[in-house]
Order: sequence, then C-alpha cells, then structure tokens
Amino acid sequence: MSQSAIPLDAETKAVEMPEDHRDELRLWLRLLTCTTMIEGEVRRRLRERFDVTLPRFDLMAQLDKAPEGMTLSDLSKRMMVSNGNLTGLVERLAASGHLDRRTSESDRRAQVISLTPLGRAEFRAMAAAHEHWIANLFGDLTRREQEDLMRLLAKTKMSARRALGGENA
Amino acid sequence: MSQSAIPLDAETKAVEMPEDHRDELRLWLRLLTCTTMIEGEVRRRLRERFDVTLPRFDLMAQLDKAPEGMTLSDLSKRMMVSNGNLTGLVERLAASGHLDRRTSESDRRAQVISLTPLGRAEFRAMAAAHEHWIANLFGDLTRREQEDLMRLLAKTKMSARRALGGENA
DNA sequence: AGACGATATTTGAAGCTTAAAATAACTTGG
DNA sequence: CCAAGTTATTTTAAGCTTCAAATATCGTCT
Repeated sequence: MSQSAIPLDAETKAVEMPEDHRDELRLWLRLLTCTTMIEGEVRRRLRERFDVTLPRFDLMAQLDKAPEGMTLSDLSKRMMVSNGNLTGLVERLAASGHLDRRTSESDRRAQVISLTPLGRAEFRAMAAAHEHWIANLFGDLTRREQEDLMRLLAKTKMSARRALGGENA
Repeated sequence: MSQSAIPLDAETKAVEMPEDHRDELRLWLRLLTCTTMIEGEVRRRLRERFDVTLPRFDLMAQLDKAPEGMTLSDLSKRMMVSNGNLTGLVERLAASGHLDRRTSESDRRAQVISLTPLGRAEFRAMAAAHEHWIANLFGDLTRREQEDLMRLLAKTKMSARRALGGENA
C-alpha cells in the first residue's frame, strides 16, 4: 500500500498517482484575475461618470438589444443571475423611470420589461463610453491575439458547459 | 461630410471613421461569460458538498498559502475586495472556529489572521475537490491550448493594468 | 513631547446576490 | 371540467459587496 518513496515512471504515474492539476488551477486563477480587474474598473468608472451600478448597466444592455422587451425569466437566463435578483433590480430601475413593465398579453404570469426612451438614451451614452473603456483595456493585444483569445475562450466555454452536465467527484 | 454610402479604403477608414470596437466588446463578454459560468458552478458545488460559500473558500485559500498569517490589508489587496468586506467575512469564519485573529505584535492596529487546525483541515479537503472540478471544467482544452490561453491572459492582465493607470475618455 | 499625515481596521447605509419557499397562472391528461 | 404538474414571479432570510465616514495607531518632523 506504500504510496512510494520510490519515484514511478511516467506511465505508471498516469495511472496510479493522484493527478496534479495545478496548471489548470493557475489558468483558472488567471482568468478570474483578469475578469475581476476589468470588471472592477468598469464598475468604478460607471459609478464615477454615470452614477450607475454595473448590474443596472448589464440589465439595460440586455434590454437595449430587445426593443420589444423581455420577460424576467429571459433576462434571468441571459444574465445568468437568479430570478429573485432581477425582481429588485427591475423594481429600482422602473422606479427611476428607466424601465417599463407591462403584463404579457399571452401569459398573465409574465412581466414584459423594456427600456423607456429615457432609459434607452442614458444607456446609449453609457454604452459608447463603455465600449471605449473596453477597447482600451484590451488595447495591448494585437488583432491576432484577440482572435486567438476569442477562440480559446469559446472552447473553454464549451468545455465548461460540457462539465456542467456530467457529474464529477 | 457624408459618412459614406461609398466604402472607404482601409487607410482612410482608420483615420476618419469613428472606430468600431465591437470585437473587443465581444471578447470581453465572452471572457465574462466563461468566468461567470465556472464561478457559478464552483459556488454551487462548494455549497452543495461542503456547505461553504465561495468568498469563504477564497479567504481560506489565501490563508492556506500563508502559514504565518496575513493582515486584513494584505488579504484585501490579494483578494481584490474592500477592507470592509473582509471584516465581516473574517468575523463569521472566526466565529465558526476556522480562523484565528490576533493583534500584531509590531503594530497594534493590525490584526493577523490565520487558519486554525480545523480551518486548515477543512480547507485542504475542499481544495482537493476544487482542483478536480477545475481540471474537469477546463478538460477539453489540450495542454497546448491551456498554455496559449495562459499566455494570452497574462498579456490581457498587463494590458488592463496599464489601462488602469492612464486616464481614458 | 505634540501635531500632522499616513495606514489599519471598523462601522453604517445602500444595494446586490443567492437559495428556498410561497404565490399565481398556465397546461395537460383524464 | 379539473386535478396535477409546470412555469413565472415574488418574497424572505442570510450573506456578500462597495463606498464613505469614523476610530485608532503609527511614524515623523519640529
């Protein structure tokens, strides 16, 4: 049962030794660091220059892409946040006159949320600045590097999605 | 002044047209999606299998790497969260017997936080599972792809860090 | 020593977030 | 039709998070 003071050869290792996944861990931590840095900076600038929170901006961004409006459930799936979360977020943005909520005609359970003209106008102004910030934050990557990164992240996304289904010890 | 029904050649375009940064935006959204998916899954599994929150796990992970302990300020910088945030987090983990806090001998303002034996033992168990989850989530990437992604993220991190300093419209 | 500026932490207010339970409305199979 | 199951949303409780203001301590300059 000895787990070996004696070093094992590579093949044996692959089968018998607990695998070392420190590289994947490092990769994950780096991914997380990049996202956290950028997200934090965007959050800070949105607050400073537009006095808006990032969640509100994200919500308005989704609605800007759907002129006809979206239900809370749709928003919840798109934004990957809980339903309950959206209830409060929508509530506050509706109170400030940025959002409109009406009951769906085909389904009286569902609320259809959309941007008001005010909400749309404010969002467009913020979005323009936001786009520049992002371009600047990624500015040191060449076009080629951006494409490579895009492709690798697409693969990462698929890998993660695959892992979400299959159970794992 | 016509913004052109006539297509401009590449060089003129670069100088005269408002630049289009939609590609960078897409890159950022994809980065964010990957992180959110993975983070959400890790959060869910930590709760399910260990009844622990992700912030607590992250805090313990930092402390596990510093056997001698760390101050709140150090933790705050490492974890990229606010000081006030850590106060509560540490408070709760200390209450459950996972953390030790003692006043620094050299600086009576500073609290030195460290894992208790219980905290360390529980963390090590969680960390082992966590490492497997991460390896599995990134499992579809070849070694080569992992290396490329690592390198591109390193460059992204440097780019973002550079942009954090320089002001930007 | 005393005052000033910097650093470490805590507190308070507001808002975000989740999971789980509750409510309401829809849909489907008898 | 109606009961059972599903789906859309809200509510609740707990915890996370930030920013800004308040405390406390440190280090230094005079």
